[in-house]
Formats: sequence, structure tokens, C-alpha cells
Amino acid sequence: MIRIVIAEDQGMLLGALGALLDLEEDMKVIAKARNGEEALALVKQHEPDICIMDIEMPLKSGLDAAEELKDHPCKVVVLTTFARQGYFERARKADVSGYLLKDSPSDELASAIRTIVSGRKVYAPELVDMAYDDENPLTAREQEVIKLIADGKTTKEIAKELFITNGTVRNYVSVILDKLDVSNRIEAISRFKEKGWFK
Amino acid sequence: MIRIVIAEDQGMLLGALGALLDLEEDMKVIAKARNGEEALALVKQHEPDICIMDIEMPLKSGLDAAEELKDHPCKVVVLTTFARQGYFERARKADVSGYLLKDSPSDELASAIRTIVSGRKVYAPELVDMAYDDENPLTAREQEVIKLIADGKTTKEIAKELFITNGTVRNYVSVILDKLDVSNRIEAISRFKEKGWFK
DNA sequence: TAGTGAGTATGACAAATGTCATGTTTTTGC
DNA sequence: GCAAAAACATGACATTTGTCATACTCACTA
Repeated sequence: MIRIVIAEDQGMLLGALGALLDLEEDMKVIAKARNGEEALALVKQHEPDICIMDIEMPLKSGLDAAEELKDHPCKVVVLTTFARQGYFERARKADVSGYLLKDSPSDELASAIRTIVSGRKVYAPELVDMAYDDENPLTAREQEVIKLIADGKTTKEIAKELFITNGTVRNYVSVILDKLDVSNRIEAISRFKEKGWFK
Repeated sequence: MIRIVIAEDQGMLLGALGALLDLEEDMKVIAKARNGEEALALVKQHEPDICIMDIEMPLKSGLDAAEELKDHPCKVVVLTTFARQGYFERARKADVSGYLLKDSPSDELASAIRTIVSGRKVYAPELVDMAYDDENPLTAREQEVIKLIADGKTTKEIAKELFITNGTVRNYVSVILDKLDVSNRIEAISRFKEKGWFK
């Protein structure tokens, strides 16, 4: 019997996944968590075979939790909406056994769990294509700037926050617009978001 | 036996909800759709008692689909992540029987379905607090303008598209900023989106 | 019917935004 | 260790954006 802990902050999906997996003859959902902290506690308490982990959760993210479980016998499979380069990289470094997407059909979950428990790894195929996605062309500083722009901050406010002059900020914006191949801040935000580059 | 169609673009949740509801003695999931178009077709084909409808789906949104099902005997219950004023208002005008949030515990779903099939309505309590919050304060013309702004269009482009002068467009923007209580276009877009007022 | 208010429209002005040439510092590859 | 490239920073300049006073139309109503 494969013993499972699920961590997912969206109540409806948490419950429904529980129902889905409990239908499987060889699986049992022994505990459910609604955040990363809770997930850690439950895994340590119940010592399950596998923990299904959402990434974006309150208190402690699924990636934080996965990192803390790196040397724990419980296997971790990340289940998230986001096929993001950054997330995937962190997950791999945390030595997770699987990375699945919520967009995938639900019957893949049970089979992925069996594959993982048998010692292999499972990555959603979309992640492979993603390796060929475009890289974020903005430097760290430029990313700071576009994040503040997206918050609706003005040039002056950004300058103050980053301890640089107005002119410098305007120059960063100019470079950002050029790199993203758009012609104003609003388009830059849309493009950046659409590429999934916002942290 | 309550016959159910589920429309949800996220595969994992679609399958898991199916499993969850099929566990109920008195319910049967007879079809699953991954977008609004498909949902409409399946409802017309199978004539279920109730259709569970996500809002943000490709091809046709759940709200569009719900509007088309207004005079159809099949009841509609919206199931979404977003407790947005605009969404809820549109859903109510489309005469849906329920509006639930994905954040709620999963066991509320089955009981909500029974309540709805028996002829009553079910709204997530979070919506009641929000219910008579604020109306969209923008006039039709102002809404045209903010939509074009959100597309990243410049004042000049908007003026050309609406056959008015630059000055007029800028004035609309000024009024919009005032009404939304923000200080630039980017904040206006965020606020308008956050309120769920974009059509 | 005159008065009120909302919606639409305009242009003058001030402020914020975007461009560009240029210089400095930090990384990188050899 | 050193050249080249990349990142970071600035100010001058032109354009775009936001504010405000003003005016016209239309619907409502006292």
C-alpha cells in the first residue's frame, strides 16, 4: 500500500485529489496539508512513501518544504500550474522525484506515483520543451525595475527606492523596452508576464 | 440520480472532481469538458441536471457559456478561483444557480449540488461580503479607453481608433484615474482588473 | 421652461516618460 | 593579468502623459 500525504492550498483540488487517489486499490491518502509548514509536520509524523506538493502555498512554499525533505526517505513530487524554468531548476536541485503539471490529465497522477515509488523519476514533458524557451533577457537590476513598474510605481518612486537618479531609471526602462521589443511600460509588463518571467 | 457535466480546463482538477463526485451514491459525472465551447455542446447533447463551470477557460469562458445556457433547463454552478465583483455580477445576471470558490473545502461541492438541484441557490459566503461592494464607476466610453490602454496602446493610437483628439483621450484617462483613485495608467489597469471589471 | 447633472469633447500647460550619447564599474574569457 | 563585454549610471533633449478650465449636448425634473 502506497501511503500518501498531499499538500495543496486550494481546498477543492486538495479534497478532489484525495478522492481520486483513494480510489486506487494500492494507495491511501493518510494526511492532507494546506501549506508547506503543515506538510513538513505531517510528513515527519506519518513517514509516508510519497508527498504530493503544490508550489505556491502560504507560510512555506512547496519548494522550501521540498528542500527541507531532501535527505528524508519520503519522496516528493511537485504538482503545480507553472512550468517555469526557475521553479523546475529549484525542484531538481532539491532532488524531487517528480514534477507534474496541473494541466495534465488526472490519470497520469496515479501512474506517475507508481513509477516514482518504484524508484524512477517523472517529469512532465512540457518541461523538456521549456528548455528551449527564450531566456529572460533582463539583468537582475532591470528585473527589479520592471517589477516596480508593474506595481504602478513612477520613475521618481523607483529612483528613490533603488537609490539611483531619475535618469538612470528612465534608462533602464528604455533598455527594457528595447530588449522586450515593445514601446511602452504597459506593453512591457504584458510581455514580461506572458513569458512567465515575473518571479 | 443527479447527472453532471464538468467544465474545467485544468486537467488534474477536472479528473479529480470527477472522481470526487462519482463517489457520491446519487451523482454521476456523464461528461467532462476542457473549455466553454465543449461544455455547451455536451450540455446540449446530454441534457444533464447540472453543469459545473470554471470561468477562465480557452475558446469560450464559463461566463459566456453560462449566459448561453440562461434559458436552458440545465442548472449552472460556477466554480472558480476568483471572488471578483465583476465575475459574480455577470454570473448572477446569467441566472446561475451557484457560485463556489476553489478555495473552499471539497466536501462543500456535493452538498451544494444537492441544494441546487432541489431548487435553491448557493453562493460562497466570501461573495456575500463583497456582493454589493462597488459598481464599475466608468462610463461606456471610459471603459473603451481603459481597454485600449490595457492593450498597451498609446494616447495617439487610441485617439485615432475612437475618432477623437489626443486631448480628449488624455482627458478620459484623467477622469479614469480620478474615478479609480490611482495615479497612472498602470495602476488603473491593475485596479480595474482586480475588481474584475474587464469584460 | 429653466435648471441641473452626466457624458462627451477640446486645448493649454506642467509633469512624467522615453531616447540617446557618454562614462564608470564589474564580469568574463583567454 | 588584461582586454573585451556586459552591467550600471548619468544628464540633455524630445515626446507622451496627466491636469485643468472650459464648452456643448442630451436627458431629467422642479
